[in-house]
Amino acid sequence: MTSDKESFFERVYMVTSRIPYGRVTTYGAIARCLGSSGSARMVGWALNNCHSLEEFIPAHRVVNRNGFLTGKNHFGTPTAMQQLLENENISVADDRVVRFRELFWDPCSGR
DNA sequence: GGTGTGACAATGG
DNA sequence: GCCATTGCCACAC
Repeated sequence: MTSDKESFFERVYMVTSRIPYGRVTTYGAIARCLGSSGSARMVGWALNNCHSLEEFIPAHRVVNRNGFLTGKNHFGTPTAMQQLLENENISVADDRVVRFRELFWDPCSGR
């Protein structure tokens, strides 16, 4: 359909930026929503390029399927990601999102 | 055009 | 039940 020129990266940025406040999602969920359930790694890689984007991407709302802040290291400071999450009423303990299961937001359902 | 990578996920032992 | 390994797919060099 329209706008199929966008690369997977663009879609990842789009979905990630659509994550509602106070919610989190997983790389696999986004990848699966994009149709590439096996490319969960691509989602993280796309966010890696998010540093080159002019627009801010709430990548701190994206964690691995365990709810761990795996990519906190890529935020510049290992505490930036946790601080951002706590700033959104999301409790983070031991680099893990508390009640991650409840805060989980499906990019496909949240459309 | 081929190789390597990469912020994961799933399966096996 | 936990640790280790493979698979995966799209992008960058």
